[in-house]
Amino acid sequence: MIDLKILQKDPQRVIKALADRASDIDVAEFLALDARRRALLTEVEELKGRRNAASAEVARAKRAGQSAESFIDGLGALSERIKELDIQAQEAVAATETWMLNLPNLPHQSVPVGASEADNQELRRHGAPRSFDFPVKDHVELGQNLGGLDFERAAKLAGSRFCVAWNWAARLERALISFFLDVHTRENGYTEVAPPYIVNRSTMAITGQLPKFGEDLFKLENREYFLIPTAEVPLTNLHAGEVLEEGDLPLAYAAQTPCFRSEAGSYGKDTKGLIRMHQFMKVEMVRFAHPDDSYNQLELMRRQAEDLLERLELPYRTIVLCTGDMGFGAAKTYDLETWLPAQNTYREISSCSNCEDFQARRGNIRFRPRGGGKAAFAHTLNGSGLAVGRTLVAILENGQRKDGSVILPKALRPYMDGMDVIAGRV
RNA sequence: GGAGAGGUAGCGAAGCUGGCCGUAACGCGCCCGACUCGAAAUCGGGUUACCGGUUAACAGCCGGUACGUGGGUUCGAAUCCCACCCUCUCCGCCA
Repeated sequence: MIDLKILQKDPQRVIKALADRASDIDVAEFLALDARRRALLTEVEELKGRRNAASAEVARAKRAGQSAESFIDGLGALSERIKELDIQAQEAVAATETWMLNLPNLPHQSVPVGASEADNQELRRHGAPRSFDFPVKDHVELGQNLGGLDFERAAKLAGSRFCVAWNWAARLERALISFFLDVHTRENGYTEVAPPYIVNRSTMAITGQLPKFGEDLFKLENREYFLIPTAEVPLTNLHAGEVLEEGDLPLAYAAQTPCFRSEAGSYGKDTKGLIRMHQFMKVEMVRFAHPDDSYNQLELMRRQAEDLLERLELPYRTIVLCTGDMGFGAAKTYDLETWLPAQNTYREISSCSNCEDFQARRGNIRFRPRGGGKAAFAHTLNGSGLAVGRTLVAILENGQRKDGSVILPKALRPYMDGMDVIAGRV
């Protein structure tokens, strides 16, 4: 949610931002809703003021032991009128709130303007894609041949877009999680958190998954419970409704969680393999920062994610998402894409965003300035560090050899009992 | 699932025989000041948020709203009634 005052006083800025995002949301609609809201509030508050004054007279008369009947006369009718107007006013308030909750964040001025991913800007590349002197296999073929990835049985258990990992693959997933979290907690100053994987509606609304993107979520049947699509949701909500101390900022949390996504609307996309799953593991970084510092924190987080790829010896590039390709709550987003030889392209493996105060407003996440004073909204940031399933894909495809075995990155070997090559069932 | 207790400011807590009690007693914390070489202790003062109107103003002033959430009774609700949510304790069940 953006600041209401920006909409009221500088609607052109919002109109521009929405155009940049290629959104069809109509600011004029909001302006009309808001005008109605304010007119109704002015009217009903004037009546309430009169009622409050009259009630004070009643109280005064009763305390003085006098009859209050003359004051009470007619107040019933006034209260009836207030009740009617109040309903209209509350509806008008709710209408503006709903509109605001469906409005995406304003892009930061440094974000390139563009309509689609074609307009994203490449920031840097690291590592040259390997050249292979044999036909490359994709991770599905490699993983199945080596007895690690089992999509058939996963389909039996659950359906498409699930995978059973056996032996070295299950171990490799656990190794990646441990490796990522060890780097984050030992070297990068993150506090490790193990949050719930199920959250309520309010939590989903604060980070922006609801009300607009409910169809992307898995919802439990009996209650207003949702499976998290990313650990960003529980981690960012950790401080909802709280007032932090400025001196404690920035706060940095890391968690490994499964992520659940319905992938509605992605029929036919990435149907093969581990790229797009209903359930996948991810290590997530979340930071709470001072507004003046949040873009430094974004760069820091981006570097931390890049560093993981470098240690895993995976070629990657970093891109800045353009206005039209950014997520709902983000003001600026970097995507890290790792090279996948079988697809002969770079694919997203991490996304690092600064949401500025967009989520903080929804969740009332504030901090008390040093030296006291009014609490202000913190900035929230999130980034993958990294998506585990896709990292496993990259390791298989980039490390493959002609005989179908896979060389493991050195950084991972301590986590695999010293194993350096995946050569078959272990 | 059964029984009980509770949800009030940054935190703790009073108010709960309905009406100067919500810028909300009292305490803690925090801010300013006094004392001090400095600090601690002590003493004095200050410290809710949001919305509407006015406005150049996110200054001031006027008004409204908020005591877990939503309803109800009433001229008037933190206070009385109903429903729901959450937390805690005990019991039951259970990894």
